[in-house]
Amino acid sequence: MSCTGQYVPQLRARGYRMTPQRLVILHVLHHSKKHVSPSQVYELAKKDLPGLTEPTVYRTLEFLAENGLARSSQQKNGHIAYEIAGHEHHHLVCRVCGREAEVDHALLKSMYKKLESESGYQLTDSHLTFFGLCPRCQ
Amino acid sequence: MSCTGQYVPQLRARGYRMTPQRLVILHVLHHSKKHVSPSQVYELAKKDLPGLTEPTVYRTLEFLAENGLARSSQQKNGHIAYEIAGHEHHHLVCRVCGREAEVDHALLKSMYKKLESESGYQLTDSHLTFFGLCPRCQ
DNA sequence: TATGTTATTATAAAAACTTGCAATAAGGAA
DNA sequence: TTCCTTATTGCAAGTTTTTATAATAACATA
Ligand SMILES: [Mn+2]
Ligand SMILES: [Mn+2]
Ligand SMILES: [Zn+2]
Ligand SMILES: [Zn+2]
Repeated sequence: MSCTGQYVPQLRARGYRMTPQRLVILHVLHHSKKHVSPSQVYELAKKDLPGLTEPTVYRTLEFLAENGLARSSQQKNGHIAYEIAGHEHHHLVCRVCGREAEVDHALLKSMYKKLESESGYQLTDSHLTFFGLCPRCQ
Repeated sequence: MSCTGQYVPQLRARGYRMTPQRLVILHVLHHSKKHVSPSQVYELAKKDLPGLTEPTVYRTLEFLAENGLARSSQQKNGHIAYEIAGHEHHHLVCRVCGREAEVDHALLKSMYKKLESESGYQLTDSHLTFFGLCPRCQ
């Protein structure tokens, strides 16, 4: 699990600690191709760390998202799923069949700027989910 | 509760029925100034319809959102809250203090168009939540 | 290496949310 | 009005998510 070593200094710099629980959860996120639900993370991470508990998974995922190591997103069923933080992007999800498409943040950048200057808010989050109808379901 | 009579034909037209449960929940949404959680809706609606149950509230809120009478939105805690469908708008929420600001959909309209033409998706939902830092918390 | 501080965890319990199914009742037709 | 179809609800049970708290362990310091 050397792939997760890179995250240690990111936490230390903020005064947080690295733990086996966080390492194993980061490992799961790091190797997941798509968004994973807390229960999926729990099932996968438990294999490497049998003592792991569900409350820890929920707390850790939220913690990682708050600190920029993970990203959360709303699924079609309303539940939250997570992924490791990588390039900035957004998602399109079909309300009918669930088909997903990814959108690069570049496409929304000017709108974000406009939104920031209009509102005075500084937008930290760049991981939206847009719901609609995919080409096949229209 | 005459304020909710307007919704009857909208449901009938789609082959659905109006019920006391739906009326009372619509009534709660109609008079709520801001987004309300399912449990808040349950507590308020129960006063007017004591037999009302929680599963009905959850199912009804989802049903109303699917049929355009209500809108759902993601809260800072990740939970879903609802409001009566009105003018198209989006929300800005401060990650630190929770302060909210509303954004008219007009500001995003051109970006939505671009997104639709780029992706082929037809965007049905116009009720996003942007997270960031409010002017005071930056 | 040994110690102290305190961030983090497991545990247990509660609260929130979902599901399957039988009973009910909305509303169209006679 | 009465009957019929079936959308909708309540009930009971299950699952998921949250919360409080005491025990644990990361890691800074000596
Ligand atoms: Mn993503
Ligand atoms: Mn809103
Ligand atoms: Zn589709
Ligand atoms: Zn703020």
